[in-house]
Amino acid sequence: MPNVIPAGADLNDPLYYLSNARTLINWVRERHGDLLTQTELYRLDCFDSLPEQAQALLIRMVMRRGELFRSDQLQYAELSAPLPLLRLLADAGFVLLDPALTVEELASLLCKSELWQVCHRLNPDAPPSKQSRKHDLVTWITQTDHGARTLEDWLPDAGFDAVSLEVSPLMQRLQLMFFGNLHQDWSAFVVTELGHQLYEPVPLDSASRAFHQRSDVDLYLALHTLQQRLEQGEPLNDILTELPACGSTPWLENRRRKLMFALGQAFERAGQLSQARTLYAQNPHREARIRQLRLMERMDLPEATFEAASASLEAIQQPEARLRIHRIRVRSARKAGISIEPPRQPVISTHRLSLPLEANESVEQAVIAHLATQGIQAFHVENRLFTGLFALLYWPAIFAPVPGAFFHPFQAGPADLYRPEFQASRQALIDACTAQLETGGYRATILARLAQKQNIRCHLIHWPSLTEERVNACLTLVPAEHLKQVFLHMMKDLRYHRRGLPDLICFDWQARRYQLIEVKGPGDRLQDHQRLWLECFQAQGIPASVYQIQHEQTE
DNA sequence: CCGCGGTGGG
DNA sequence: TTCACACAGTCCT
DNA sequence: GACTGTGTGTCTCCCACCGCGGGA
Ligand SMILES: [Mn+2]
Ligand SMILES: [Mn+2]
Repeated sequence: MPNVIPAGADLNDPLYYLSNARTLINWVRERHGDLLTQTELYRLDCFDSLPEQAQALLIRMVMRRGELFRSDQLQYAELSAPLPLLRLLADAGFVLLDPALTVEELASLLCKSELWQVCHRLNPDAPPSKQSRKHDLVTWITQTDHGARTLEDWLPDAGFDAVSLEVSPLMQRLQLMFFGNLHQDWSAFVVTELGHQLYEPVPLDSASRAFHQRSDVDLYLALHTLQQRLEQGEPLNDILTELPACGSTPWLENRRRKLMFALGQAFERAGQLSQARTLYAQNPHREARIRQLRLMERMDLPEATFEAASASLEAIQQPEARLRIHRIRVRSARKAGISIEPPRQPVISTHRLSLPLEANESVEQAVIAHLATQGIQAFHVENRLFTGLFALLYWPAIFAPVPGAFFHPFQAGPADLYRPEFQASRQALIDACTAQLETGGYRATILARLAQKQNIRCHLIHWPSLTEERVNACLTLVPAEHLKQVFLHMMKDLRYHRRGLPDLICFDWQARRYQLIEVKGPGDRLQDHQRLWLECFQAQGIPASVYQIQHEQTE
């Protein structure tokens, strides 16, 4: 399997960013060429045939925030004057010179004093105060004259030109096809080249790619725009009518369901409960099932809610969701006068403790200080220690070149890390790592990887929390059998079981024992996933308990 | 005048 | 800028 | 007791710079 990881451009090259952009574009053309239209391929060819300096300026704009720029802020030491380059780009249709601007767009381009000049031109006799806030100037202009005009119209003597980028959709599509997401961007190249981010090298063959059908890319992009429109507060019914149909792969369909769920919640907040219910009803996503039951509980007869909750319990395996549905079932049964078997709820071992709580110090720190007086070493680690140890032990499985899991050089984990098939796709590797907990090899493995893999990005590792001291302490005082039980439980559902681990891990070096403590201050209570972990610990004989802290009565 | 949040850049 | 956690306010029994 | 919404840190690099807005 040829390793075709592209080298980031040499940063001594003044056009290093253009070189990186070409790497990305060519990568997508080679692997995803069949997912691009003839028009898109033609535009990329046009880009190639532009003079190098014009290409570079375009990439500078693509990498910057927004789609509107002023020519005086496009001056780069490594490039010639922007205007002639911009004209080349405009001739090729990549940018638009002097575009029509809304008032908001105008304001994003101008600084406050320039914006005041615009006001002054509109009404020289009664301009607003120069002390007005920028946003007030915007509203002032809107009230006086709202209409999109070009910068030439708004402020002819501005002293610079406005330019808009006309290739964002294509560039966003390329970015998505390369990274498989839209939160990583071009800066990944330079940040990696600088050594600020490290990534595990995973062999990629030329068939590795994030998408396999153009319609999948389209769906991802459509969902993303709808998501943004939802966040911006657009009318919910507009978004509802544009919801795309079912996705072709489970992970895309899951993204669609998450958006449907978010839209349903927005309807709920807006008081449009029937719209919300319709959305939830079509949505098999766990969260949606629960919200639907909650709405039924509020709106329907308790008998109906009881039946629906009972049916959901048959279908849903995820323990946290089951816990919430179970409570709904119990409540509606009581309301409907249905008698059901009382739930078995294990009692969680709880200790009450009075401590002097300082205002500027967390309650967890107070407990750590208290334990220190008893010669016990405690760390506030929450999820970060066990998930980190898990990742160190199972590293070869996590970063195994499973087909489809890795498709670009900047991944902090496989694409399917939180998907149900993760375990099955790597079973042999996982078993080999687990076996080390039985043969005893795990200690050396984990310590070696802690050193070897230091600072390599991994979704399950928070490096600052994973100090050698803590790892050593864990490997010394936590029995292998306990680690195994914890890891097997995490493996069942990495997405949900990486949350809810107790606040503190405590090491008693005299007694050579350890324990886990979930700290609860006054007015804080166990969350469902925290309770589930504590139940798991108790069932496995792992020492874990809740410390309920009260303010110490002074005198 | 200065703190800040946002942005650009390697 | 998401995500996990804590915390505060509300309703209900 | 349970549900809900909100606040907080944040550890997706890290430094320099700029404009805004407010109060030293
Ligand atoms: Mn905590
Ligand atoms: Mn806690």
